[in-house]
Amino acid sequence: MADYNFKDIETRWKQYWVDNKVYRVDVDEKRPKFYVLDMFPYPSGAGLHVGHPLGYIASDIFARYKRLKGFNVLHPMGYDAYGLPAEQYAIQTGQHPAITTEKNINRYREQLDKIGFCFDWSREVRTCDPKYYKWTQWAFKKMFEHYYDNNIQRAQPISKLIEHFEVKGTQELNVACSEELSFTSSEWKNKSDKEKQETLMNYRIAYLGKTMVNWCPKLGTVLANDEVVDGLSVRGGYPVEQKMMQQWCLRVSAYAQRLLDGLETVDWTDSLKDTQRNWIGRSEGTEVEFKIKDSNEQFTIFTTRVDTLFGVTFMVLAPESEYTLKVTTSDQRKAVEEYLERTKKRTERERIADRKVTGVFTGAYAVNPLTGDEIPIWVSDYVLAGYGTGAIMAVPAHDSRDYAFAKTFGLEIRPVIEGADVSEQSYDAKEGIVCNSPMAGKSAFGGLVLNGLTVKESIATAKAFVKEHGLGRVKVNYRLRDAIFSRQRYWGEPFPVYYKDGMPQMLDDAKLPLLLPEIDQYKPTESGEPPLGRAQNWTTEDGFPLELCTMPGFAGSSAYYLRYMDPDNMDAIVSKRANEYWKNVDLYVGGTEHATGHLIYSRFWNKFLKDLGISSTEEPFQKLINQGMIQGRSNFVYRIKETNTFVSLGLKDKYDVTPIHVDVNIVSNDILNLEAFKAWRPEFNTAEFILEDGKYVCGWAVEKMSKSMYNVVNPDMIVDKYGADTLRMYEMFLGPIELSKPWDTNGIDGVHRFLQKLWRTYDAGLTDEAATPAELKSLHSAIKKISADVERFSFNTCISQFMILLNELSALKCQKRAIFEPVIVLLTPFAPHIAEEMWHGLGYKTTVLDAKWPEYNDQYLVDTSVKYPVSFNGKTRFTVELPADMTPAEVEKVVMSSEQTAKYLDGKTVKKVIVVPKKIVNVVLG
RNA sequence: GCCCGGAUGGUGGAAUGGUAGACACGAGGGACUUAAAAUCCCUUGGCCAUUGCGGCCGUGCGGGUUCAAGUCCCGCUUCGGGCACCA
Repeated sequence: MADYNFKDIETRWKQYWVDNKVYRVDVDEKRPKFYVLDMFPYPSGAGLHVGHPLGYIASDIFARYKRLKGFNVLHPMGYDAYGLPAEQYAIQTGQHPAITTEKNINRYREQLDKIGFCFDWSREVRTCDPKYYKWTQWAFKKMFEHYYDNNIQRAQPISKLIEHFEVKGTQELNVACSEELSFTSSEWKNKSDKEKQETLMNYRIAYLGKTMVNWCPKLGTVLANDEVVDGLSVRGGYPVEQKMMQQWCLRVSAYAQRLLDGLETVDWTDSLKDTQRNWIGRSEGTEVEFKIKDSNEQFTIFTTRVDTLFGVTFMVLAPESEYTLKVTTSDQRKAVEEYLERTKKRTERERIADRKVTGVFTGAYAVNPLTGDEIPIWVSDYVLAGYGTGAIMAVPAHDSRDYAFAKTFGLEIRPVIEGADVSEQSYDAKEGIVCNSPMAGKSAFGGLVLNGLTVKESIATAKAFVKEHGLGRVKVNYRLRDAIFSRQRYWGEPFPVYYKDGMPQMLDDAKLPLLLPEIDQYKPTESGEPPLGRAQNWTTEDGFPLELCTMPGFAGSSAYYLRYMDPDNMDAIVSKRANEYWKNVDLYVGGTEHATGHLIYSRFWNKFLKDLGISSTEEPFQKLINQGMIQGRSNFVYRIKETNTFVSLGLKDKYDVTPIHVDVNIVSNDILNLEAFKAWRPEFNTAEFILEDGKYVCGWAVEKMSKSMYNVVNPDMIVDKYGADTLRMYEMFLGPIELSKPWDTNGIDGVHRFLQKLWRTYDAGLTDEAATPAELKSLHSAIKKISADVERFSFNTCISQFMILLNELSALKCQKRAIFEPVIVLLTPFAPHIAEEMWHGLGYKTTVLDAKWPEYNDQYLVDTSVKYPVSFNGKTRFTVELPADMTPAEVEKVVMSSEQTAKYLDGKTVKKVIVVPKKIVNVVLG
């Protein structure tokens, strides 16, 4: 009899898996495919902590389960290897980021290998590998060479657009663009080459645009919206300001509707879909033209509340609006110009911090197209240039922002919904009955009357009216903005772009990949150019300068799931055969933090590749599971002030103490290891303790897992102490996969004991005796429960079920192979090493993954009797065991005549008796 | 401010509207042992009763629906996440 020697078992089978290429997969049309993917990690210098593998373990369990169910499972892993930390480190130390990245990757790999994942490492990708980023560059180039046709809702080659211009100019054009242009075919033909290039830039999916960007001076780079939080960079926490810059952009906005529609077809959580819907921000409304009084000018506003047209009491233009200076009267010019100057200086951050209502009257008046009323036009920075038309009609009675503005500047507030009290605040709800539309005694243009309608009806009526009378048009706006795609950094994909006469040109496909050049330092140049400005001969062979920016982090992660299908293909991002077989990811596991970044960009990227016929599915990630975060659980010791004496938790209130973080690795079940503590740091060498019951009890708190809190738990240490199988099962046992929870090693013993107990049972020798009905019932109810729970990703209850099963079997003193052999297969996804060991111990010569997932048989689960809980008015009082096939009437009869029932009747009248077969009996008393 | 998600013993958590607290940790008691570890057995939501039977309360709070509510509905409290001048 041997102990459960997990070290020996685990090393042996890990080697076997490698030697026999057990996790190697290939296209096999004869078998159904299943694609399980983890969000690949950025290999940071800190290595993995115990929280990182949570999602990987879950996906690994599912991948193995699917394989046992007969699927050909693709389960790859790789590295999101470009990124800021390596570059920051390079700036500080001069160490090439490729070297640190490689080092970190090796460390990650070592740690991942210890946990026993079934990754097919032959498919590994690294975003910084030229073999990989060739296809990132290639996709970008394709985006440059395409535009988006709104009529057919897909990308088209730019040559088609040129054809259209040649024949019709911009007539009948319905395509995604930066701004609406208007020219005839002859005007097009008369344009110079450069003018044509500039015009086309307005339509390309990857385009060079002058945009307001989040500029981070400290990082010397531009950041995407999701890389900025509270005006600070997510990486590093440096201030970010607004700056106008020429940048590469991706026309993600063209795909807004498809990104929205696609959410209906994927199996994601509602909250994640909501987050994406909010981010895309579809808003259906109306554009209305307003004429300017005493002028031929007019401008367009966007509103979702056309029903409130009668309540408009002023107009507001964004400071950046081209109309602002156009309409300003000479009297007001100075004030307006001063205001524009002031707002320009205010950074986004200041505007967030200081939300004062500001604005200036332009002196001009607009004419309400319905009432003919003259309404003052103001300028204010609460109107955004980048959304809608950069101009609004203000309805202070029914919009809180307009309300605040009207109150500040003493403008009229005119309610147009019955009963709305606007003395204290606006009434924003889209509910109620419309009034004052038009005002009593007045009439509106075209005889329009909205009075008496509900808001909903009124919106529809007004919309139709505006459209019919040519006052405007129905319009859908999206909050989603184009992605800024340039970074003024070194450690990223170079753009396959060179400049000729100042206009960008794409390199030939044959020149891809364009390799990242070596440079002497990783900082911007003295003249403020990006680091690539330092590269020698950074030009084409003909001497044209290459682009100095590199691509952002999300570039490489946007299509990696496609590349895993065919990672070594030098002729295509993925072959047709591989893509048509693997199609898309069936199960994607990762954190919620990517909800609006990666998960939007890669859906966009995939849709674009679908339009090109490269990707075969509209959505890349069919089902998505968000694993929760593992937080740290910190421990504290309490030092009595101005001493070196530490007092145990229960006694600390008697003293004046300072709590000090103590390394959780020298604490076990909140009991401090005193010797380890003394050795931990020199100043504690002479520490003295006030104990309770001979022990030092530490306090604890849930915090972020970080070095400074001394609460980082490394998976290697757990594997070393308990084995990978225990780590895997314990991480799952902690609770539902999607929940965030603190890492707490208290409890890991329970899981380890389970494996030990199982091992001892197996090791005592299994017999070939036939199983009893009781044993079969235990086994088959476990098969049923575990199969169902794996399917719904409820892994914690699977582990419980294993424990219940083993408890039952040991109570039955079961040592039978007929029972334990299927148990080993069930356990394989969770604890693959021990399962493999026992499987081979039973005489099998190939991996346990070649086994078949057991099916449960209902016939073993049939109960001959049922324990009925008997309740009175809903309160359970006792149970009674009755034959399962007893009819409800018979059950009622038995229960009502029972001695125990009599006790609870106590003279009361029985109103009703409810019998739910095989469930419960409830007696309703009067 | 708006939109999501949660709140169950000392702890992690379980529970298709049908015996709340499965499973595990921790704790207490016992067996084995010279002793310890390991292992095994019992108890373990609270309060009252404890001589036995038992009784009352209990899933953040207040209402409701129902024979029956942790679960469904309405209104709060609170914690977490997302968005935040998006017209």
